[in-house]
Amino acid sequence: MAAEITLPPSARVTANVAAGGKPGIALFAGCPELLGTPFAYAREEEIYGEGEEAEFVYKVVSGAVRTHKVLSDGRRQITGFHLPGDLFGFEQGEMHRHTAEALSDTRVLIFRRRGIERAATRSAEVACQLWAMAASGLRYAQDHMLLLGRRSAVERVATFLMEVDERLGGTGTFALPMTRRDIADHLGLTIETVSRTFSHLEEDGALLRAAGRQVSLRRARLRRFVED
Amino acid sequence: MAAEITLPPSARVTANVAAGGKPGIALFAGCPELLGTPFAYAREEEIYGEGEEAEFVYKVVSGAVRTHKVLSDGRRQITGFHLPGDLFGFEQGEMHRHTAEALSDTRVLIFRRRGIERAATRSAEVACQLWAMAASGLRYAQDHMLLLGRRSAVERVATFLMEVDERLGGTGTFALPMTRRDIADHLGLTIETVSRTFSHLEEDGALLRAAGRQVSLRRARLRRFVED
DNA sequence: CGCGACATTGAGACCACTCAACCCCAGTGG
DNA sequence: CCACTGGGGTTGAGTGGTCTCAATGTCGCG
Repeated sequence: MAAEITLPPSARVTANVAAGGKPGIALFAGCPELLGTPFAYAREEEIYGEGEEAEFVYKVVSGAVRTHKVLSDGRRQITGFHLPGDLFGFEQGEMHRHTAEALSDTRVLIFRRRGIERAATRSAEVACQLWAMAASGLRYAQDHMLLLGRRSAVERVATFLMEVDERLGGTGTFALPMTRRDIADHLGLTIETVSRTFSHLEEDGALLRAAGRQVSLRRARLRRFVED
Repeated sequence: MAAEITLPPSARVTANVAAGGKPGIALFAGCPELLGTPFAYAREEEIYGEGEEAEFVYKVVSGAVRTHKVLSDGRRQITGFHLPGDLFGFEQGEMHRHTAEALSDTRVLIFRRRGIERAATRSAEVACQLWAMAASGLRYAQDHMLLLGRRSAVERVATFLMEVDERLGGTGTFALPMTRRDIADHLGLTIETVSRTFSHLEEDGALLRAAGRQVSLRRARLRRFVED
């Protein structure tokens, strides 16, 4: 579709979903009435912006997404990274409260928020699923508040690495899907501090760095930097 | 009841609620099956602790409550202050993920979590209310992440004062219900920095301090410290 | 009056930030 | 083939905002 290239992303989505392009994947297991439309975004492409109408909800199929808030002078806080299987973009209220962008080429499933909300008012089971999702987001945000408010740079980076490892399969070896700037803006640090902290952790034998954001964690050593 | 003085708080609650002491106030308007039992806590009394079984949910009637997380070395992050009308202590899962304490003598209504959850599985309306509550908590937590990760000390304190003012009625004049330590542990600062920042804001004519944590905000001036 | 909890203020230290240089690599064009 | 460019990452030197430590002030209460 040539139109997809010239239209802004949200218009492309609207057109595509309205055309009924290949829907068929359910939002929740055992909930066949909520079907998603496959869609794709390029690296660094905006998926939706803060303040826009929250028409759709997204589920990551492959790739990765970040959601963030910005202050008027450009300071940025990344509120979350979304990996395959994760849902994002769900708001209560008509507007998105943050911006979402693809970290790399990313495939998603798109759902109409209206449809989900309508289903929730009719089905207690759907509503409970939504509640569970919001609650788990809340848990994450509160843990992150402790990290941002009270942990040192090493603790933040070490905690972050262990979290990403776990979400990526827990093998201890993986490629970070985001840049240093993204990490810094998630952890409330600067790129330079993140970079220095990586070096420090490597000197201490807590990790190994290889080409292209590849890292291998020595988890036993890393854990020593994470008070809890 | 003499027993209330010697038993630990949670045991007192269990005994009292089991005895059916004066239930009768509903959790949500138009939801008569979820009734709450009135209960009271003294200043600085623990309401529940991190890791305890989440048996009850609480609604503040008067007074104020803080919920927090702690690291093993004592660093503390207050995740929220709960004022009259606010609900707190609601978890998904069997355990409380933070500790709750009364800031001052506080009256609450207590609800059984099981009862609410059972109602949610049966009523989409109840489940949607729970979803809405979790979503609003999430919104707050994400705004606070931006504050903790990216704002300066003055911005944090100014933002906090405007928020408390609003929640306390928006008159611009009120008594802070919490100590400097509580404020510091909510804003990711130290008591000294909070105190100095109050002084700085007063010098700049953004507020007036009076006896006993009383403050009057000059909101127009305060706002200048809050980038957004 | 004296005590303890809370709050303020000062002096100096330190962690993370700012500014700047440099490296590496991939892409592009001559 | 090489030169050039730009984005991402690392490293160094110096600054500064917040923290630490310590002294002092204030207020409520026994």
